[in-house]
Amino acid sequence: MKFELLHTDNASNARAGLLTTDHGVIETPIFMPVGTVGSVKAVHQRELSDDIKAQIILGNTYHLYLRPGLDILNKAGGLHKFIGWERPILTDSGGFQVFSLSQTRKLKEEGVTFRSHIDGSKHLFTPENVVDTQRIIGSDIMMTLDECCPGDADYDYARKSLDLTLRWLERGVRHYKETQPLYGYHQSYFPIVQGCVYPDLRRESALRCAEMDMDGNAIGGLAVGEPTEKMYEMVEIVNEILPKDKPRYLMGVGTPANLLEAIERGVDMFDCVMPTRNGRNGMLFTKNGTINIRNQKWADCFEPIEADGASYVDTAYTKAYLRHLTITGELLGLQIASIHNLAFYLWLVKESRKHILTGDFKQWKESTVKQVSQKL
RNA sequence: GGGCAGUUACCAGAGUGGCCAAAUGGGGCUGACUGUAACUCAGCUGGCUAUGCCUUCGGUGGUUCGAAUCCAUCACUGCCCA
Repeated sequence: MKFELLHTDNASNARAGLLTTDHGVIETPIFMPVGTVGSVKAVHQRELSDDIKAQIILGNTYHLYLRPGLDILNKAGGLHKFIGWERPILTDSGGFQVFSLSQTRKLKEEGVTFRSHIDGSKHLFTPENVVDTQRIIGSDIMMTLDECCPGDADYDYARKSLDLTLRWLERGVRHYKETQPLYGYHQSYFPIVQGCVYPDLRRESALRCAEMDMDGNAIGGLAVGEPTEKMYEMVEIVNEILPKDKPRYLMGVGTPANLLEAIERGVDMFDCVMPTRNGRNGMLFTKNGTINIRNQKWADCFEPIEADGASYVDTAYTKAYLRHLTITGELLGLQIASIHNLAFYLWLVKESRKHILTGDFKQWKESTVKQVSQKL
């Protein structure tokens, strides 16, 4: 993997770069659609590549491990082949499930035991076997196993949580170095910075991650209950330490405004379920703000979804029609909303990149944050 | 013409003397959603000068301290028999 920094903004820490993987080049800053179980929900791979112009998507180790399972993924020759996606894939390690499935898991030094949400069976994830699993999945970017610490954790908890995550990181890196890819292309391995909302923990964590000297670094444990300002503050602190010549990935974030604020603070990569999940639930993100398409006021609005939108669905269909589809529960509504939102997110990062390269990112960002944060 | 059953909020439908402005479901409206157990979840859905008051359960009249609930009568609906 190669990361080439093309330009850093004068007035901020925003960067434009090129991330080269064996499955293709990624222009940063980038947004990565989330395809947890090998599918970006309600969107075809072809729409993803041709219409949305996604350059990389996510998969999830925990979910893919449960279904279809490692045997199938291995026989398929990896996730790319299995799902028919030739561009890069990043997989999360299951660290987020340590957080989101907290009712059904047990943390131990060795790793984390999950009870499957599907059949209740017990499964142990360790820093090592999560690498093995991601080798089988064949993701271009693999993530280390971490504990995604809740945003409202007290210092003691955050301290212990970080210590465990750091010990897991060392084990994971060691195992990463001891193992080889299975399908003939390079796989990177990203450490994840934790430390909750505590600056000293974040700094320590960032330092340790940087020392691992991996291809890139991730910032995790944010947008998990802490105030937004805290999140920005943590990103700022962490990015002072994380190497500039390597991509920085802010995990699970976020709203359009979150993306712009984080880009300004030097983040290169994002993923978030928001455009797809909220889209399925009737929320549209547009350049002029968010829309709840279920609202009565759109019932007879025969204007395009977004006249100057980034995807063909924006002008192919009206708000009134999309509302109708959403309210009647038609599957096409989920598809249109997902395509629209993802195309908007990709537009947002592409536009950010453009303004970083032309040097007026800061002022463009200020006005755009306001615009996109409105409620229509 | 005769018999039986029924008429409750936007719809369906429970409630058969006070705990009833009235269960539940649907529909409608509004909100939430941040490394996806999520086409999910939550709230509201008679009116108001709103920790209380007012008007409702086909119409009218009555019994009762008190009626959606009991009685009488009228209207309408469905089913069955002629």
